[in-house]
Amino acid sequence: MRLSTRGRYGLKAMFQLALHYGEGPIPLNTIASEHDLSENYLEQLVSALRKAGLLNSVRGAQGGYMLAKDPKDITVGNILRVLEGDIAPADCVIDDTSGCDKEEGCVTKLVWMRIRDSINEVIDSISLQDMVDEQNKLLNNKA
Amino acid sequence: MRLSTRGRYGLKAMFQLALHYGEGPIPLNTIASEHDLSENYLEQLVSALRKAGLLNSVRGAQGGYMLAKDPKDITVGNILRVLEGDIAPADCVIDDTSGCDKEEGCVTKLVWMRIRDSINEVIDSISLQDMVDEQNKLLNNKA
DNA sequence: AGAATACCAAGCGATTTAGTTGGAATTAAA
DNA sequence: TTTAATTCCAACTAAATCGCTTGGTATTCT
Repeated sequence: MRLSTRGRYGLKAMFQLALHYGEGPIPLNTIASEHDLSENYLEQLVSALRKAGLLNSVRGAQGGYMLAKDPKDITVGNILRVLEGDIAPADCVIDDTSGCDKEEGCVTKLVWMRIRDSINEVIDSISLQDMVDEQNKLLNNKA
Repeated sequence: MRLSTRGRYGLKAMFQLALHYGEGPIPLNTIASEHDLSENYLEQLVSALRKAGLLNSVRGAQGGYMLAKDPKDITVGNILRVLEGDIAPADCVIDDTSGCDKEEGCVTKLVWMRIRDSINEVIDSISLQDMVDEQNKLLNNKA
């Protein structure tokens, strides 16, 4: 039940971009070296996030990436779904079109649904802005 | 973020044993064929559950498996942890001894913790007895 | 004795993961 | 106008994990 590195690296990258929201494009190598990640690998993740409309890019020297929307309008759920697909503990509860045969009266399915819903509730309720605020709170407590 | 077949098959098997709690040992092939699973594979899962103290076994002809405790005293969490290990979206939040370097003030870690906690809350709150009750409710509604 | 079971350990093909490689296109700066 | 910095893209690959299978031994009821 672990997330893959796609979701984990991706959220870190998006969070860092949120910290610098409004400061113009930030190049990938900055983000990659800061978190000690492969720049080429990160590129794949960022590419998906751009195609999903969560990031904008500026090509060429002095280019880079920036959030496509305000951090308060991007949730952890938005990011994870782009990188990991729908979050669900079993295929039969991904959406309403999926499901197995016996279906009706499958009690284990109810369990998977409850797990799914509780995860989604958490990831959809946390925005990048929430994370930035949390970060500032942590820094203030230290100072 | 899917559970593996270990967790999914294992819960199904345990649920079936809960439906027949108190009726003596049930052989593996019964469970396997009922759910269309490989008996040999299921054997591995059941073996782990037995070693973890959730199942008892009776060897020899007319033998089989049965729950080691009352269904109300076995939770979905008990079962999934035996078969899948600790449930957490990232390694750094498995327990208190794990974690990365930067650690202090890692906001993404807080996100993983909230996901972890919400999953655990669900799986620890559902017992096999709850599932049996749910099953009966479904059957009554149909009748 | 024979059949029905649990128990055990090793192997194994397919799939997924976590990247790497090698480039082409674009743009700012020198 | 060249050069360096960057995004963009597609294909490849080593390693790990998953989902079993195989082949046996031990035990117990009939």
